[in-house]
Amino acid sequence: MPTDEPDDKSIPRSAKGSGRRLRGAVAHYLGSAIVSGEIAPGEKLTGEIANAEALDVSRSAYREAVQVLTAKGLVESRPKAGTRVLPRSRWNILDPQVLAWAFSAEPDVSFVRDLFELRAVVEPAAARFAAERRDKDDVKAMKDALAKMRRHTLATEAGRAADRAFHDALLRATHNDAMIALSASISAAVSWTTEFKQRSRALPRDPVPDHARVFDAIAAGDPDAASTAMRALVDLALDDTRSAM
Amino acid sequence: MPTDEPDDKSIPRSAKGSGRRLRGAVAHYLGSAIVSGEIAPGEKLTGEIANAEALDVSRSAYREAVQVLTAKGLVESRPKAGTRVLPRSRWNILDPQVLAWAFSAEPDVSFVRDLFELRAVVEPAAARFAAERRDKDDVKAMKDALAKMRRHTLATEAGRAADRAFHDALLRATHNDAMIALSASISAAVSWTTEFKQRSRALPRDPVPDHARVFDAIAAGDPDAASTAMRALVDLALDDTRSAM
DNA sequence: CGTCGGAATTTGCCTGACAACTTGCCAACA
DNA sequence: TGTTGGCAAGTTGTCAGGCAAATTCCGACG
Repeated sequence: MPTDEPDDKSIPRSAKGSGRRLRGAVAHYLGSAIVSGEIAPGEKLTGEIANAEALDVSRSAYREAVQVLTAKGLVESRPKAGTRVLPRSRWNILDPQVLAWAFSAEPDVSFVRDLFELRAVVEPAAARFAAERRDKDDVKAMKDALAKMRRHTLATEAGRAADRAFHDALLRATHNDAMIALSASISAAVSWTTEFKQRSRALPRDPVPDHARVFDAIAAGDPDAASTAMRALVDLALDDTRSAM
Repeated sequence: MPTDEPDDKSIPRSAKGSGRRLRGAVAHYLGSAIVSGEIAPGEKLTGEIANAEALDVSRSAYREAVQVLTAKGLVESRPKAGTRVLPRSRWNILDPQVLAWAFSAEPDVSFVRDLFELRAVVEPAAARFAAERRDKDDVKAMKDALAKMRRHTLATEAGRAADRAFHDALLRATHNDAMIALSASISAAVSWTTEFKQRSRALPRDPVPDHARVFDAIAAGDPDAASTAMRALVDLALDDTRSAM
């Protein structure tokens, strides 16, 4: 029998042109398999040489991919013991890439709930800080994003990008690096769920008025109003998402 | 001249016995250099072959270390362009390891402020959720941690461990994975700052009563009381830290 | 002056081999 | 029989060198 056959596993080489380098494709493959539960915590995945060969990549590329997973707390590897999937509690689920893997398949309902709860806590507080600290550039960035949201709808990628830009500008207006980093992750996750919402039904509500209220409060420098307006916005988004799942 | 000389850079091989593997030492070395600002964003670090040789490690080990930094958003590398340090806004500063690197040297004051602000937002909300959702095991874990806090003081490592265990149990009682992951990072960072506090002056206040109030409210299932008690606790901790820096 | 194409440089990937570290078995001993 | 010590095997960790791919930079040409 010949030594070069299509094997039975999968060929990440097909996703090579996807911008990601080869190790990125392998990391995506393994990472998705782990966060989707296909490889359960505690399980030991196949040895490097065998797995690398099965995926048709060199051991170095495979190892570099595993390093990425290790850096994100998904796996841990020790000599002779192999590399094992760590318990969920040790995963960096706020890592943007891990979130992306989680949402590359149908995401877990309870996890989406957790995410929105956290968002409902952080974003109103962020709006409050933004109302206190925003400067001229911040206001301009938010105004521009809002204008773009008016022109497009959430059904288009441009509209979702404008939505992201609005929240991004808002977070940046807090001038708090920790909050910026956190909500960057959350917003990314939220934008995935927005896609799901659009997929399942027509746009349930025009999001522009809600955002406009938040913007007005922040521009006016009214922390309380900004906080409550944002709270309302997140609650509505949560309702929409919940009814769509 | 001989080919084997002590060179001028540094030898991470000294930290090899530190439990971390060799690439871990290299990652720590580079990561600390970046978050401390020693290598500024936008700067391009030395080529792989040269840098690996300067650190006296193989290119594979060096590359795996760089993959870790890439996974945490600290650097980005492209062929011919080299690997450049990304702007702070793209770092995963909530990543536990990145936080550890940030606190391995004297941490930036404004960054500590940001962290405490986020904590002041998240932890009271977490206490509220905990009061609503805690089960018997959660209460027991918190009670045990509180008892350990009474026996030791924050000046000892055992006391700080008990403090961490208390906050950990509280977060776990929220039954919200996203919040657990987030506050796990924050708590770790807070515990670093606690060490600083202890270093600079005698323990300024007995933390047990504050924690006991939070515990009572959660055990009693009173969300509002839990939230305000936790809010008071964080505010006091912030005062202490601020006066110590 | 703008555009196109080539060449140099740097990372990306591959191969093969050896070292280090655990884990678990197995035997010797109390 | 239980325990303890060491031995062996297996898996990851590190090393060395080479080639391929990609992208930037610069020079040539329209």
